[in-house]
Amino acid sequence: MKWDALEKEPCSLARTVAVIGDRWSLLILRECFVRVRRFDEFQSSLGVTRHLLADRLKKLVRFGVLTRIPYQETPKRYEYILTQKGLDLYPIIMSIVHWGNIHMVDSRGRPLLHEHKNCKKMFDPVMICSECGEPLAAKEVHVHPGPGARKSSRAGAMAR
Amino acid sequence: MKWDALEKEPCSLARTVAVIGDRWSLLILRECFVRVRRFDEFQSSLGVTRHLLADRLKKLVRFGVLTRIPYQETPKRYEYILTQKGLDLYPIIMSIVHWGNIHMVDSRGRPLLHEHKNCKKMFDPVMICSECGEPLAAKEVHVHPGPGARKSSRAGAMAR
DNA sequence: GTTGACAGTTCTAAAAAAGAACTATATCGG
DNA sequence: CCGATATAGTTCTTTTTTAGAACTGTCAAC
Repeated sequence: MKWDALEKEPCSLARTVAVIGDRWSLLILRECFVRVRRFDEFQSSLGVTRHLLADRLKKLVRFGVLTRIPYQETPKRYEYILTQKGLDLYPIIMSIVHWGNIHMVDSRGRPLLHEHKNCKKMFDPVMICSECGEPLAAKEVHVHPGPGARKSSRAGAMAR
Repeated sequence: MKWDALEKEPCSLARTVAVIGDRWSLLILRECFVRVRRFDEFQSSLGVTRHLLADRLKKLVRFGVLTRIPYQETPKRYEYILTQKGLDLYPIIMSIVHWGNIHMVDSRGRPLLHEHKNCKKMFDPVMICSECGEPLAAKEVHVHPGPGARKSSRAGAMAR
């Protein structure tokens, strides 16, 4: 299957995976959230090849996750900044980090701690139901086809 | 950079990306959460090549996200079931789906709706601070090096 | 006028994925 | 017994992607 085909799937997960579902895109976004903005900064902090970096940045701009704005004339230089759409990826990034904190740390402990500026405490992210406020678990959720579902298809299933 | 190197990074995001940071792993996990368990089921619902499917399932088992358990003898047949470690990926999956619901739907609307069995309502996932219960935004979070941080390195940065 | 920063592009080799066919074990129906 | 079907893979060849390194062009500073 091609990446383009993923975008067309009637599945919000598949469509999102088409945008961020590769190694470098996620790592690039991590850098964006710690305020890395320039080509060479990304390159040196990630060690990604310049070719791929240029490619991924273009992709993220194309999808509206980043914008490329000039920060100086002569010579023209650009920065890559998260758009609102990009900032909205934060829960994804945080839930990925949190899972790693729980399941992938070595004996030394977490590489990073997160402080919530509002309450001044170190926290973990918790996912709750928008309606009743209770924490969510996979087994407490039931899925239904929505208006954008493919006809005559099991919920979530792809073609074939 | 090799995938193995990612696992070793002092970064919970990188380590998690080493496990789930490719297209097919995320799609396979989506299927797991709608109770797909068998090789041919995965294959026909995803359209992934059999080779890659075998490879990704092995990887997910190796990382302890899935277990491979026999459901019949003669001939031996196996199912792939989410472990607790795998079930804990749910917030990641849900936040990915939610972002797609907000930013990647077409005019027809969402492919899937989620009902919370506890409160019987259709919901969206919301990420909150474990300490104060307020919804989280990227700009309200400050990061600090934790005990597992690399020395003399900007928080979150990789080598080089 | 040489060096260095920045933001890329171009090239070749190596690795990964796609796509299709093949293998192995066993059941079922006649 | 014979052929068809089911399940869970493996093997093969071709195509696509990625890695790794070098190169380009513009400008500023020394």
